[in-house]
Amino acid sequence: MPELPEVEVVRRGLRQWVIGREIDSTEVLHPRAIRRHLPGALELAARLRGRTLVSAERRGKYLWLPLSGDEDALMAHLGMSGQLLVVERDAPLEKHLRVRIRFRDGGPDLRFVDQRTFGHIMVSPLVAGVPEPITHIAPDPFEEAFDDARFAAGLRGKRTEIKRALLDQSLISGVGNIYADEALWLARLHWARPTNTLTRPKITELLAAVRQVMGAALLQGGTSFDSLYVNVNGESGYFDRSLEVYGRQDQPCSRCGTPIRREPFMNRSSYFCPRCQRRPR
DNA sequence: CGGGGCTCCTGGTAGC
DNA sequence: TGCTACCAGGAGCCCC
Repeated sequence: MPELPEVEVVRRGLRQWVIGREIDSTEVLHPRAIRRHLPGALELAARLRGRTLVSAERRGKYLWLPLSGDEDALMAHLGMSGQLLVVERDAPLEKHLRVRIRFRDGGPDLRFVDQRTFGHIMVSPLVAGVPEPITHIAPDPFEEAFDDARFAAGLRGKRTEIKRALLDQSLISGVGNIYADEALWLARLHWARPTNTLTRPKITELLAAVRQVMGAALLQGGTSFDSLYVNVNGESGYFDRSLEVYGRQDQPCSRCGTPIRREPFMNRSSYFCPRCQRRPR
C-alpha cells in the first residue's frame, strides 16, 4: 500500500504489534521479494534469527525496523501491492505470501504479502539512522529534516513538469500518484506546469497542499479502493470518500462543477479539473 | 549529467 | 462464456 499515509498506518501497526519481539525463523517463499538483499534468503534468515525488533521507522514510502544491536534494520518497501500483516501463526497461508517471519514468543507472525511483487524487504546497515539503500531519497514533508527552501530551489532548478517532480523521491518523498493529483488540485496547478516557472509563493502553497492532503488521509486511515490496501490487521482506510479528483473522471469538480478529466501520464493517469487547473501554454 | 520512457509482475474489469 | 485490452497507490535502470 503505497503512499505516505498508507505506509504510516502500517508503521503504527507494526509499532503496536511487533516491537520488542524476538525473531525466530524467516521463510522466503518467493525470491523476488528479497531480490535487493544480495546475500540471499539463507543469509537474511540467519541475520534475523535471535534479533529483537526495537522500533518502527519510516521515510516517505519506506519502512524499517531497527534490530537489536543498533547497526542494521529490516527494511521494507511495499511497491504497488505489498502488505505487512500481523496474523495468528496458525492462520492459513495467504495466496501471495512472500516472506513469513515467526517469533520466539509464539505470538502472531509478521507476513509480507505482495501480489505484484514490486515490493521487497531486506536487511541493511543504518547510516545516521537511515537504511543505506535509501540515503539518496529526500526527507518527507512531515519530517523535521524536510527543508522547504531546499525543495523550492530544487524544483526551480529542474527542467520538468511539476507532477513528475512531486513523484521524484529525491526531491520530496512519500508522494505518489493519488496525493500528487489531490495536492495539485488543491493548489490549482496543472500537472504539466514546468517547475522552473513556479514562484516561491506558489511552491509554498503547493507544499501546504501536499501536507494538508496527506495529513487528512492519515486521519482517515489512508486510501483504499479494495482489499489490497490495508493496515497490519487487514482493515481498510476510507479517505477514498474524500478524494476530489483521483479516479473521478467525468464527475463534477467540487469547486466549479466542471467535469474532472483524465489524461495518460507516465503509463498511468492524471486526474484534474480543466477549469481550476489551467494547462500551461 | 538530467530527463523521459520502459520494464518488472499479477489480477480485476470492461468490452466485444 | 471466453477472449483481449487496458488499468492499477512504484521506482530502478537504460538510453538519448
